[in-house]
Amino acid sequence: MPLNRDLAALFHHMADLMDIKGENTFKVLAFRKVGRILEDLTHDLKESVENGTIAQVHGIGQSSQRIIEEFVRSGRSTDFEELRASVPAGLVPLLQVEGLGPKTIALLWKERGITSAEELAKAIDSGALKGIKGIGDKKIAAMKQGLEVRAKSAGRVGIGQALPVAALLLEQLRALPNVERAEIAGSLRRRRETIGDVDLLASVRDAAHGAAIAEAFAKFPGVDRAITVGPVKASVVTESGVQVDLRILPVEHFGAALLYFTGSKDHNVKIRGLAQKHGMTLNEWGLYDLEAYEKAEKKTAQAPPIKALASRTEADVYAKLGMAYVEPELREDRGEVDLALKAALPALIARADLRGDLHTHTTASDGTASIEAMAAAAIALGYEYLAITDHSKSQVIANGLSPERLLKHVAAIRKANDKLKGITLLAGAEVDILADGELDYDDAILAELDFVVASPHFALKQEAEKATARILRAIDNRYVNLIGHPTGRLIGGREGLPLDFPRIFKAAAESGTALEINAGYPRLDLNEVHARGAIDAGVTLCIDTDAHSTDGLSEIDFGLGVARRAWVGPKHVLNCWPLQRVREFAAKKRP
DNA sequence: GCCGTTTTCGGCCCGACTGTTTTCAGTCG
Repeated sequence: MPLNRDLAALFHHMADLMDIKGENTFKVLAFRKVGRILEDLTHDLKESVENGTIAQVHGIGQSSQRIIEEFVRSGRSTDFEELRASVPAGLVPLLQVEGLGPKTIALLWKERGITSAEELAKAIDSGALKGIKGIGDKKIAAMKQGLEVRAKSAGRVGIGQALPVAALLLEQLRALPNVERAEIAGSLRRRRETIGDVDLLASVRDAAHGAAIAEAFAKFPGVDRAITVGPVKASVVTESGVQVDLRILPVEHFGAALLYFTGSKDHNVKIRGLAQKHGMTLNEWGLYDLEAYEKAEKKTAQAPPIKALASRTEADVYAKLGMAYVEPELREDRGEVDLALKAALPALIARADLRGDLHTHTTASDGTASIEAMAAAAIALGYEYLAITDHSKSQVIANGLSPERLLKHVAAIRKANDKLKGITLLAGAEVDILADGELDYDDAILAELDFVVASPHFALKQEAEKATARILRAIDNRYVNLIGHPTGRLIGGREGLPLDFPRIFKAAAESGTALEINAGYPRLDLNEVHARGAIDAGVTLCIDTDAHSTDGLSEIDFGLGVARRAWVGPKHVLNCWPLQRVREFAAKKRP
C-alpha cells in the first residue's frame, strides 16, 4: 500500500521540519504519532478516507485528517509544501547525525547559515563554528565524528544481523564477575525486523559494581569505540557499526528496567500516563506512589530511597497497573494497553504450537540435505509433518525439477514416508508463479502433489496492477495451497511486488489459499503489517522456513516474531493445525 | 496537534549523560 507509506513518510518529514523550526514539541510528537499510525494501518487509506473511518482513528485529529484527505485526493499537501519552503531541505538529514538535534541544527543555521551536511563539514574544517555560544570544541569534534559515522553506516540493521551481535556481547556480559543476569531488551526483544541499536540489560546485587561492568563492556572484543560510559549506563559502537546500549541495575529493579528498556517508547508513554492517572509514577527504577516519590530525595544514577510498589519483574509492574502481562512483541501502542486493562489480549502463537513446516527443499533441487535427513531434523524439532517442496523447472539456477524429475521425486518422498515413523511427509513443490501468473507446472502435474506452494521469484519490479493480477491468478488455481513469500521483498535489498493487498486477501480467504510468512531472513515476507491485515481479512497464514538445509529448519523464530508482532494466534496458522485438518484444507480447494 | 471517569483548556513520561555550563540545555532512549 504505497499510499499509506507515502503519507506516513510525509508526516514524519513534516515533524522533522517543525522540529527544526522550533515548533511546540507536543505538536511535533503529534505529527510523528500520526506517521507511525499510518505505517501500521492494515487497510488502504484511500478506502478509509472515502468511507470516513479515518476520523475514528485515535491520534488522528482534524488537522491531520485534512492533510490526509488532501493528499489522497490530489497527491499533494499545501501544508507540507508551505512548511518545506520555510526550512532548507538539507537540514533534515542532519537530524540523523549522532549528537545533533533540532536545537543545534537550528542554531547552526541561524548563526552560520549552514543548510546541509556538506556545508557543516566544511564549516567544521575551516574553523567557522568557533565562537557560537553553547558550542565548544568537544561539541564540534562530536559533530565531525557523527558526520563521519553517518557517511559509513546504513542506519538500521536487519534483525538477522543484529541478533548475532547482541548474542556475542550478551555472552561476554554474563561471564563478567558480579553480573547476576543479562538480557536483550529494546526493539530486538520486541522482534522488530530492523533494529536502530541493540539494547542490553545487566543486573547486579550491589550497585557499586556498575561502573566496573560498564568499563569492561566498553572494552569487549568487537567494540570499536565508546560513546558514553557511566555507572548505570554505557553506549558503544561495535566494529560492525551497530550501536549497543547497556543499562546496569540492581536485581530488585530488574523488571522495571527491562520494561523501560524494552519499550517501545510509545508503549512506555502510554503506561506511564496510566500510572499517573492512578496517582503513581513509573520510571526505570520502578512503579512508585507519586506523592511519596515527589517527596523523596533522589540522586542521579541511584534508585529512589523509597519502597517501590512494583519493580522486581515486569509482571509485577503490569499487575500493579491493573493490566495483564503484555508480550514484548505487542508493546507498540497499537491498542494492546487497552486490551491488557480488560485482560482481553489475543493468545499469540508460540514455538510449541507449530506442528510442521510446509515449505522446505532437498538435494533434489538446491537444498543440501536428503529427504531422510530433513525428515530426521523435523522429528527432532517435534514436528508431526513436513512438506518437501523443491523448485520447479524455471528455476534453472536452483536446479529446478522437470515434470519427469518431479514425478520421480514424489515417488521417492512417498517411499521415504512409508519407511519413516513419527512423522508424515507431504509430497509437494514450490512452483514458480511466472510473470503473467501462469504456473511453472501444468495442472495434471500439480494434481499428483499433496501440497503446492506457489511463489514469485523473478520479475519482482512489476507495477501494482500487473503484480496483483499475477498473484491473483496463482491463487485462483485449485491446486495452489500456499503463496510463498508473496511479495519477494528482501529487507535492506529489494522492495518486492507492490501488491493490492485487500484484493489478495479477499481472494485468498474466499478460495482457501494460505499466505506465507516466510521465516527466512532477510525475507520475512509477509511482513507484520500485511500479516495483521491478512488475519483481519480471514486469511489463513502459514509460517515456514523455506529451509535449504537441516539447520535451516530451526530458523523458524524470525517468522514467529513477525507473526507475534502481527497479533497472530495458532488458530490463524495452517501449520499449527493437526495433519488431518491440513489435508482437509488442501482437499477443499480441489474439485 | 491531540485529547477528555482529573479537563473543551491545559496538560502532554521520565531519567541519564554530556558539554558548556555557575545552575542548565540538548540529546537520547
